[in-house]
Amino acid sequence: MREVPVTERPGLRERKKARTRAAIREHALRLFREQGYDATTVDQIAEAADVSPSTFFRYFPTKEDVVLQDELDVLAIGQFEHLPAELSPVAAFRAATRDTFAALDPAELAKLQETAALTLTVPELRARAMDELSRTIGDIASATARRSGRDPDDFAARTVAGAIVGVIMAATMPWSEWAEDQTRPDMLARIDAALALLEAGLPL
Amino acid sequence: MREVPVTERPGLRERKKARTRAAIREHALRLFREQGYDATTVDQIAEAADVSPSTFFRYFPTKEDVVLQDELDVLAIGQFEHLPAELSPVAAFRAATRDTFAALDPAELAKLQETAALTLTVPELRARAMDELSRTIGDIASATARRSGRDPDDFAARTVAGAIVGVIMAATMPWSEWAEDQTRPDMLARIDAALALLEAGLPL
DNA sequence: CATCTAATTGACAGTAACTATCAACAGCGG
DNA sequence: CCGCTGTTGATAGTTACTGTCAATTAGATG
Repeated sequence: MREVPVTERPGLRERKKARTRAAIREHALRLFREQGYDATTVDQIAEAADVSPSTFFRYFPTKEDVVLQDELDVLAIGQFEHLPAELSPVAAFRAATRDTFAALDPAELAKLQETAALTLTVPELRARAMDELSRTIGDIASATARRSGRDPDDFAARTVAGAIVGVIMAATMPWSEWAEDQTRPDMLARIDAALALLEAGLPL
Repeated sequence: MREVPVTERPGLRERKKARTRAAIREHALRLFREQGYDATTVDQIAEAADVSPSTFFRYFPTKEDVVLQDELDVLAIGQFEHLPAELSPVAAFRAATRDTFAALDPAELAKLQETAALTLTVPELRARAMDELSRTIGDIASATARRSGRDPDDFAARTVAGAIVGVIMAATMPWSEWAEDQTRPDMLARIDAALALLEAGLPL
């Protein structure tokens, strides 16, 4: 039987795994930056990180997953749930988003911007990311339902969640003229503006 | 110099191409139904349709594209644009959706349901379909802007479009209990209900 | 009808993302 | 020090997709 003291620091094995994982990810992102996503092969990443190609796939199920490990929505939803129930869902989510962004340190923000740019640019990544939105809708819906004491599968709650995700999509995704500078830090500003419009009942 | 009479019926070449395309698509859908999407290889489809694998890729850029050629949104947006500008965007889109579904003949509806079920079930397809939603948001946004005499890139119009697509996503995508019967014909009913909620200002 | 041209096709060879398997190895507990 | 278990790398496959090239064929022209 293995005793697990609460404060025990992870053993050598765990630390090594974490380092390997970080190394793969960093080399991958560097190569993507230098050569582009498509032009970079998994073998190249593996060699750069000094592991075998098989090991790469042990750490990341697909090449896409090296880029896509965003936990931002999880954080935001966590905030969201703890805001007073008096706030409307949209208002609360807006505040939660702001708080979550504010809590990021510059290093995380920079890495986030890099992966976000990749995600919006490379079709495969964009598709995968969009797909995860359906999971996000479910999470926001549950949280909304919980906040207002409803059934977790409540249709109205799901609809609100869908609208929130939808307006964020619309505000975030590149369109016509500004296809270049999606990485601008005012991404948060656009999200906030979109949520404000939704909160105001989508005036036209 | 080649003269192209307006009313010329497509030559033998064009007809043959159309038939080949249809054959590939039908055999593919049949095989997907019988064996599942992943278990069916492009080679199998090509053999069933009696063409070479290379020809398959000449007609469909990827295996995914055999399933994903939905023009429903285009039709709905067409309807949408011609509805009186007095209707709010959401109300108009709701009506346009109903009209579009009503105009479908049973055969089209059946094929639509089959591809929809596949799309919601197979991760790759779902991801690709979701990605196309960003295009759809843009289209709805332009149409909305045109209806209300605004700039095609108007932010408020984009936000409305995002909300519409978002609530349709929320209403359409499978969640918890009913992961099985997404194909039920009441998909339209759920979409309509979601748009109704959005129209009413997302009451909770 | 004969012929020329351009589109369509199939065969072939190649790349890259995965998957499965298995033997070697390294940390960890006794 | 020893055995157990988790981690690794090598190897060999499968499959989606790409490029090229020669053979065929529809369709226009004389």
